[in-house]
Amino acid sequence: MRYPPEETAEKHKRILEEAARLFRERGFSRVSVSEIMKATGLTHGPFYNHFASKEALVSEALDVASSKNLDALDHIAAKHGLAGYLDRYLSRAHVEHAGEGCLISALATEVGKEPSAQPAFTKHVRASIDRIEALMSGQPEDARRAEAMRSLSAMAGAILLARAVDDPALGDEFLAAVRQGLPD
Amino acid sequence: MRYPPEETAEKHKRILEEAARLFRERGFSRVSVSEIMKATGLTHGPFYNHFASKEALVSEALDVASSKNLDALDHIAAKHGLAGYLDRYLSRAHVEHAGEGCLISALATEVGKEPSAQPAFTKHVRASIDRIEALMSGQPEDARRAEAMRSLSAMAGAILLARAVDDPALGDEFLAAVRQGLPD
DNA sequence: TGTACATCAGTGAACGCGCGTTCACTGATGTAC
DNA sequence: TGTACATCAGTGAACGCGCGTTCACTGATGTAC
Repeated sequence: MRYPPEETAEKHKRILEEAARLFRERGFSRVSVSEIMKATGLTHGPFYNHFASKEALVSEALDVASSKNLDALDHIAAKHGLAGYLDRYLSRAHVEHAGEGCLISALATEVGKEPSAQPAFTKHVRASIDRIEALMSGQPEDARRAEAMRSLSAMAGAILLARAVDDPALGDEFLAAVRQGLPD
Repeated sequence: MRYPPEETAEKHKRILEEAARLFRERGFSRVSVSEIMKATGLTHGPFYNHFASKEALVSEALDVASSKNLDALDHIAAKHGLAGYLDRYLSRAHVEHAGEGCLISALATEVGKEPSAQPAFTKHVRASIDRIEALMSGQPEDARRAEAMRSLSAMAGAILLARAVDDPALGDEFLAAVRQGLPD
């Protein structure tokens, strides 16, 4: 059945958004093409009218997740500053809602094993460093980039660890310890 | 065919060691039972003479990897101090040889999605915090635990990021930035 | 403007594949007598 | 000490399952005349 072009474009966008959410929630390999299509209200067949392969979707979905992450960073930083962003990043809500959270902490491990996903991921990492670096007004200029990379490593590590341990109190301790080492 | 008990025990141990290596290298879901058995020189059938399920192997293999990690930490710290351990942890060799490296940076993401693996992982995280805390003689005592957790987060995050980006120079920058923020 | 036809995003059955797991069978080792 | 038998870690074919992907078909929309 043929559909109006706007409807097709809308479906394409929804596949990408559901994929960006589900991939962050559970990882590439734990989410099937069928599941993504079901989440957008379709059967699995027409997936290949929209994307060449699951691999191609992964790459495009990373770009979508990256945009959402960076928009959120910009928006929160403008309203609450770097400190406000760090508070939200290092929160239990972020630990428990990976689907809407940071793609670095959610997908870095899997990206390391999927070369086709690395360009989109690397682009996001560079953009994140730049954003955080720009917000570090308290630091001497020549130390900002290293400080931004150090912060990003610690932030992603804390979320990762908080999600992996089976004791929420220990997880919260990681969040608090890392938060304490970053600017107020 | 029946085999002498020592031979069976030896094979059991080798399955665990190959699993601990392969899981760290590629993650639980990317390594099949057949592959682990083949790496120990057997067919996949007898796996179930040794373990109740793949899930059970995952948990035992985490314990084996944990022991190896902690032994290495103790050994290097005794010989070269905390600084020597940090140098080795934040090295390109560690980035490129996940199979013999830190299980936290290799498997934290997957553990977060596999509840049966969380107890063994959490035990390892606690033991790692204790070890690193004990080595932080330069810090005031009441700040050591938080500092150890902060260090562990940044270390795991740096390895994770260095493995995920497609530019080794950027990866090395993460290693150096994090190393620079930790004790010499 | 009305009709005939091409288009193409859907549907849903089917494919080959690798996975975790099971099972009937084998045969050297250990044990009973 | 020698023989008969039980044991059990192997072998390798087979299972059911879910996966990514393909394909013949459908039918409303857009286009040509």
